Amino acid sequence: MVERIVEAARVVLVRDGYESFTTNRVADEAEVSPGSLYQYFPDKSALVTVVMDRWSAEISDRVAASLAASGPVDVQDPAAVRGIADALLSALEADAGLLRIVWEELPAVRHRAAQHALETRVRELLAVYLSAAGLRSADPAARAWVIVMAVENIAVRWVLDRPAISRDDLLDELTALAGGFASGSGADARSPE
Amino acid sequence: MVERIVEAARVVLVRDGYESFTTNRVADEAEVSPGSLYQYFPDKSALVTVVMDRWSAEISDRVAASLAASGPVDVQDPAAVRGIADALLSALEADAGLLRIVWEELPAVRHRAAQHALETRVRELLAVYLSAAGLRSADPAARAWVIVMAVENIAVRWVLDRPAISRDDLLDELTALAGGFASGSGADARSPE
Amino acid sequence: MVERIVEAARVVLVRDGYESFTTNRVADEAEVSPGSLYQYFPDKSALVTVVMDRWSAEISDRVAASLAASGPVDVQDPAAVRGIADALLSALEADAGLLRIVWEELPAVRHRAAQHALETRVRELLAVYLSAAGLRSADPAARAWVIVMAVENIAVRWVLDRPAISRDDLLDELTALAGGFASGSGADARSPE
Amino acid sequence: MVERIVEAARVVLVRDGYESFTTNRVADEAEVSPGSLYQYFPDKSALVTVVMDRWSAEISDRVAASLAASGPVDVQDPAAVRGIADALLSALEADAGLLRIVWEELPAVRHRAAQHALETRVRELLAVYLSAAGLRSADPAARAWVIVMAVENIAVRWVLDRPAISRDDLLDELTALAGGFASGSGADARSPE
DNA sequence: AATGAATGAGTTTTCATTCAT
DNA sequence: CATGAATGAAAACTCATTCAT
Repeated sequence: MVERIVEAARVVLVRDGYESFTTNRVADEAEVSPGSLYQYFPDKSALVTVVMDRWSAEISDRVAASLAASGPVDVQDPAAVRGIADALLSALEADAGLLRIVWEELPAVRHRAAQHALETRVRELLAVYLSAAGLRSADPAARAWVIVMAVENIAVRWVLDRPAISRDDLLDELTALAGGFASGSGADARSPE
Repeated sequence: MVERIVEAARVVLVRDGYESFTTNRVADEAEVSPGSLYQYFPDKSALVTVVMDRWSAEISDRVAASLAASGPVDVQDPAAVRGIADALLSALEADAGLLRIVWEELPAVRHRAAQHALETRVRELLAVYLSAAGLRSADPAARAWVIVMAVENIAVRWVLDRPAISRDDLLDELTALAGGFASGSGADARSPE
Repeated sequence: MVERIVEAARVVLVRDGYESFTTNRVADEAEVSPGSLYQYFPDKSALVTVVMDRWSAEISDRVAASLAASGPVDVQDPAAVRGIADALLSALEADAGLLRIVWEELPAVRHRAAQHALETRVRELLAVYLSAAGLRSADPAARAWVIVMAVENIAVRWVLDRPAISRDDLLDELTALAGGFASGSGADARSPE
Repeated sequence: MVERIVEAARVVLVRDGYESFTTNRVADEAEVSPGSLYQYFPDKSALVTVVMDRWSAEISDRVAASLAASGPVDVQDPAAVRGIADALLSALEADAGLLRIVWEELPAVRHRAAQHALETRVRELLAVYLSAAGLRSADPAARAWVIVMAVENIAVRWVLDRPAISRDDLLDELTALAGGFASGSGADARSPE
């Protein structure tokens, strides 16, 4: 039943948009009475939260799965970062419909928590790479934060806006950004080594 | 009159948040009747759009002004990028209240156009630097897009979330990211030169 | 418009009872949209309050009018109290339908204020009589309070429950109660005269 | 089981008020399923009725017990009426919480029957005294009805509203009212003495 | 008997929008 | 142009009651 409702919620969200995401419509879609919905969720926003949490977890899992599937990561290899970015891109593309609603229609407040969770997980993944790559940044945490924020927006917007950049080129750019940047040393990254 | 309404709209937005941003409340704040409001704006969303457009223009202008004030930019100098980032940060900080509402409460659809305009202007600013810096990227447009997306999210989130990174350090990181990256050469940025 | 709504509210209250007193039904009866109702009353309970206040005022006025019509009151005359009681009874009978709803269906909280106002006015009327009658009670205020509470319930219940007591007999009893009582002297009322 | 439910109903009524008195909450409090509740009570109002009946009986009993405890009543003695009033006051004070809910939140319809039963019993008690006191009223039944209505409201409102009248003074007034009144001369009260 | 998940009609309230003045 | 009273569709949420297990 919870399953049915959450699935219906997701369908309504993607199909009709957040403006039309009403408790009655979700109930309709789930072929359930509005009252039943309130037996499992305290209010409408709880429903959104659950959908968001699941989606965020799915993305995390997909990223993790992708990485696992591509074998052990040699963190010395620049390709490692490419792998992470690739996995993230694929994960976002898997449900671009929901991504669009979340990013463009949902007030950020509604998915803040899920987004934070995702960012944290990606930051952790990145941290492994960064530390192993022997980066010399004065503040590794700051650097990780910066990279994650950068990659997040770039990946999302690429999927949603489809700028005239091929997937491969984008991955090249992302690798350059995170990689070149990471192996550099803060503000002096551009000086000869 | 339009002036009065738009100003009232902005006040209501910042003071009461988007949830409480109702046409009636805006009319009240503007000391105008709700009917009058519809003589100048086709509907509620048009109001939001105008507020967003103005704000976006303000930020553009502030960035431009900052740059102009700091004298001619030597695009060969890494400090140039720092200047742009600094100006952007200041512009965003100038009305952090509105920034928060826009970013966290407004469904993105509502400020999409304004955001695009801003991104474009910043991209143009950046393009000057990038080309002059003699970057060897296969696709300068792609690179500019990537950098702008990265900087946008980083700057906004830094202002809103106030992570434990000093302004100076953030600027260092941004400079490293855009600069080191820009002077590199795409996917090969990390190979010995 | 306010008039129309209040009148409709009263009609619905009397005709359908408090259980069926819904904002939509009142709007229907007033041939007005539910929204209009909320332009003049903050919420449903405000509507009830206004109906109650008006009704309470009507009763006060009717009592006052009755007394005025019957000429100057000789407070020395026991008949004076009979006049007050008579007037009160008539006033209550004038809209027995509403009285029934108020007393039997409305939770007291809803008409507490109106009831208090009425009690106070009657108490004031009574006070004139009591003091002039040269009562020797230790605590005139207490006595007035007691009499008003007594008369209130007796009058209301007589109108609503129609016990087998004629109007005249009831007035006799009430006069005896307030009059005999009043002219006595508290706990010593039963002592030989 | 019935016991458990009725007790729970009473608890919920006193603790949460009538607005929050829902069948589900009663079931919760009784640690019973809502379905079970409907095996013993046809509907919600039946539940209220039973609680009211019990409470009314309790008050009757308490009054009777008080009187019994204070020894045989000398009906010629004015103190007799004082005793009845005192007993009633104590009985009402014993569960002032419930009294408040019943009087102020419950629509009277809900406890009409119980109230009638109580009134009848008190009227009977009073009748003994009145007849023995050799009252000369034309209609003893009418007089008893009047006194009971008077005392009922006075006692209840004194307990609930706590006017600035001491318990002793109140009893004095009540005694004067019922006693003086009773020993007076009813229908002849208006004729010169 | 006991359960408790499911119901769904119905409630109060909001607010973007209109249109006669 | 300006007004602002009026609108009314629709939203979130409740709760007495049922009935298959």
